[in-house]
Amino acid sequence: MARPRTRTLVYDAVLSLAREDRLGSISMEGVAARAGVSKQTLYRTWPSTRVILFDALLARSLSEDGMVAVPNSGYLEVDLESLVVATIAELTDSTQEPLLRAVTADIQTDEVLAAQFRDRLLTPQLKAISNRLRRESIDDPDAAAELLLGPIFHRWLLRTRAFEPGWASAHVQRVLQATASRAVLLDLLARRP
Amino acid sequence: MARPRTRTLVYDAVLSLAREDRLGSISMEGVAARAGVSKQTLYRTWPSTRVILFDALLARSLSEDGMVAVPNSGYLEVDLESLVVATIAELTDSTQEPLLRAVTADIQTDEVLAAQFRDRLLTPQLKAISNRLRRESIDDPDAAAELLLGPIFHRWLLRTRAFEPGWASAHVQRVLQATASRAVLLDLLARRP
Amino acid sequence: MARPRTRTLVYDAVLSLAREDRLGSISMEGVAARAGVSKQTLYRTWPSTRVILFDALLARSLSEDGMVAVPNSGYLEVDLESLVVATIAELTDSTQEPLLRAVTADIQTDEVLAAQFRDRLLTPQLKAISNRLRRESIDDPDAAAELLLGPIFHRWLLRTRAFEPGWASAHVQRVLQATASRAVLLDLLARRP
Amino acid sequence: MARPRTRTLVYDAVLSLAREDRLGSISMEGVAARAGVSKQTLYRTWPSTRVILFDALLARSLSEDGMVAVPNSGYLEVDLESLVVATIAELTDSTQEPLLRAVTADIQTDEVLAAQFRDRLLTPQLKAISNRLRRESIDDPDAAAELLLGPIFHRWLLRTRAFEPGWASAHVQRVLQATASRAVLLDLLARRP
DNA sequence: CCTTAACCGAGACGGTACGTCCCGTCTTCTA
DNA sequence: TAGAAGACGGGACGTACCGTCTCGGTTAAGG
Repeated sequence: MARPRTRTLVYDAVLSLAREDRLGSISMEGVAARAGVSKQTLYRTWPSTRVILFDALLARSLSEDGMVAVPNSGYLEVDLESLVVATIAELTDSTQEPLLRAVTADIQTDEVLAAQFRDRLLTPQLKAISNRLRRESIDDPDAAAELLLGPIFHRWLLRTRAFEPGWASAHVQRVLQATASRAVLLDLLARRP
Repeated sequence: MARPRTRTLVYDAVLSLAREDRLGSISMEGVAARAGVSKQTLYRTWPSTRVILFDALLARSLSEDGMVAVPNSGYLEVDLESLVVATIAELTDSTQEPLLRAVTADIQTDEVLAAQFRDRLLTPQLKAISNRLRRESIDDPDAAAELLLGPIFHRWLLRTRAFEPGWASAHVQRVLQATASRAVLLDLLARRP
Repeated sequence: MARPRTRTLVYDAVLSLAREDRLGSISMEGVAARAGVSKQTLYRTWPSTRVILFDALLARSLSEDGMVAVPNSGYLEVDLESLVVATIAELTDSTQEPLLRAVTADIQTDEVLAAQFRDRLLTPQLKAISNRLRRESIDDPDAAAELLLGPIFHRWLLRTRAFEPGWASAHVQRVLQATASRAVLLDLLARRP
Repeated sequence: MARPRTRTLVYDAVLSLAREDRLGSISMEGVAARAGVSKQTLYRTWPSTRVILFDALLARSLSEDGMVAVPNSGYLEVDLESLVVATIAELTDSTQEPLLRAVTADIQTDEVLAAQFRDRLLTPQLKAISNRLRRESIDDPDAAAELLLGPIFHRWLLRTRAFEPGWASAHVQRVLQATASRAVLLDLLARRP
């Protein structure tokens, strides 16, 4: 509905506000003022600040290819570890973190937003990982992908602990062992004293 | 600061509101009206609705022993599976879920609340699990505890998938295999054809 | 400026809205929507709803000869009384009254509109009456016309009282006595015991 | 409901705005800003600017005895003429006129306001005049009072003509003649050549 | 038992933001 | 080339809560 020019103004405004303000304090009036746009123009296109923010993030991730890609060097362990490191880096990046936290907070109370977030970002991410795993001798690649991401988000979302150096590597080891097939386990045992 | 009678009224009010209303729509005025208490009385003791809600949850979990306890039957697999099942049950209980989601949403934007939540509820929970694991031949019980809870909360917080029947059991298997020592792995292989 | 077809649509729209809505709630957008005309088309021709309404009333009074004419039967008293009765009827007619009230309200704040209203409707009306009076033995026909209409509008505009039956007749008597010449007064006295 | 201090601030604000602004452009937000009062404080007590304005006028007319009193020197003609002159002066006073016009405009669309205006201001005024007339040999003092005020308001409300010098005196003559009894008419004729 | 201080209800208040309506201007697309 | 369609900046609407601030009444402990 809104013209491209307007969308750009609004996205820039909401992202800059999210960077500097308390996240809960972003208001439609504030966004309108910052964007130099009338409130009605906002409401014609977006029902709430959370949706604006989500759209802005989506637009950015589409344009800049902001998503974390799954590397594919042929060495599974190496690939998974660099994926974990990249994911942690994104989650704790000072410009990204507040935005991502805002959206995940919104997900708790907005099922529509949650569905969009799931379908457009999370499920593709999990699928990309499980596809990478499927090409190796992994019994249940979907479960392995969850096992890989679960503890990362557990720490981040519930703020239980920071990510200590070396953790990524050990974590990948555990995940691979968790879903290793009989053959791989035998191989592992052979290599471990 | 507030008298016990007042606290009870307020906690009951906020919990009943949380059950019926949209969670974001809980307001100090609404709680005051529901509790039959003046706004000033609320503000004397609590700075915001999120703190009231958190206090109310804490008070309840202390009184009713609402926390999920780690069973200790001697059979590790059985114990972990029943723990996972109980955790999932609590997270998806229709009266609990909205409250828990509200608090986890608040955690994203309120670091003080996050610290309290972590210290009073999450860390004890993880410790209880890792203590249970330590008594078995588990290499890294803390990591195992995270591996156990991480995917559960990943599904629940990011709403990626529902918990399908049988998942708990398979998940426990994977977690145990992930952190199994050489001896345990040999045992596992012996039992698996 | 606007094409006749457009004018008709607009006049019909504004008159129908005036009949059904609260008078203050007529808006340019509402008229445009009702008339099936774009807002720009309205603004090209009329600056405000009050002007549209006034134009619509004028157009109607010109076409339907909606104005109250001064009867001329030769019997002054009879003529004046039927004029008064007709005027009261117009002012209190349920389809006319709201429109007339809207315009008179506008007159209080819009001097341009007041001038048009005066020149096109009120002054001709007063002139018609005083011309009728001038043909009789009336000292000051302009004053008499004002004396005739003044109390009618005083009751109607300030809503002081309803018009009770028989009032018109007595009122005409008083007005005639008020402006009677010496000769007429003598005649009156001769006829009154 | 509002505290006296607040009422004073609000009345002063609305009266000062009415003096300087276009009358139709008085808004709740404008009054609140000028009074240094929050919008909610206004709405808690008054439903609209028209009611604020009316209350402010009432408060002023009560405190300053702003109403036009009927003089009582014993000489009826003299008294009525000075009453007419005073009334005209009030209606055309540059600080009063916009306020009075605003209220009379509102009366056209607000029947509740009209009733209050009638009962608190207009009817007492008419009664005061007719009481003064009743003490003389006037047949129908109520009708005479209407005959006296009607043309004044006709000119003022419909803006038909300005009040020319000498008109007040001639108008009083006509009104007295209009409702004069036989005895008074004889007296009048005797005094007029 | 009485006082005296903490606690409480009630609610007016200045303020921010909400989401809506309408203003008057402007551009774009269609007939 | 006129006109519908409608996006746009702007102002005001009336409402919901915010957090602060008196102002009287209760209540419960300590003298």
